[in-house]
Amino acid sequence: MSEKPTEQNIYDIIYQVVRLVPRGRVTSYGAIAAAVGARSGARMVGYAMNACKNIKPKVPAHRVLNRNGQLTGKHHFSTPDEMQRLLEKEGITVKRDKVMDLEKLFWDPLIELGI
DNA sequence: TACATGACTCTTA
DNA sequence: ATAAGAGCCATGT
Repeated sequence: MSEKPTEQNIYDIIYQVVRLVPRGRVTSYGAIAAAVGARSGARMVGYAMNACKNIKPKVPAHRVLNRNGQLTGKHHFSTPDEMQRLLEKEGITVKRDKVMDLEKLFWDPLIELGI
């Protein structure tokens, strides 16, 4: 009863934004944090991703990278290669745990969603 | 209640 | 370019 019906959990909000990321695009933790109001900060986004493995429907956490376009969270997947594999599968080039053409593939919810 | 941890980001040297 | 410190907030013990 301590929850408010108008307010959802911070994780739930983050998951919704991440699910909005189109296939073949990527975004950053900070962008997600800003989309949800930047109240929690980029750290909470990554923290939420860690818990997303238990959430359904599945959250495309592999499309969420750090500010540098680096696959910082690849170690948290089933296998360290899973994240890169998923990205390449969507047409994204990954080199040395880094996404190429980040500026071209970057998907900013603040802009795309018109926030 | 307080402390420690973390899939971040920024600034400074 | 690399390294280190600080800021930030939610979660778990």
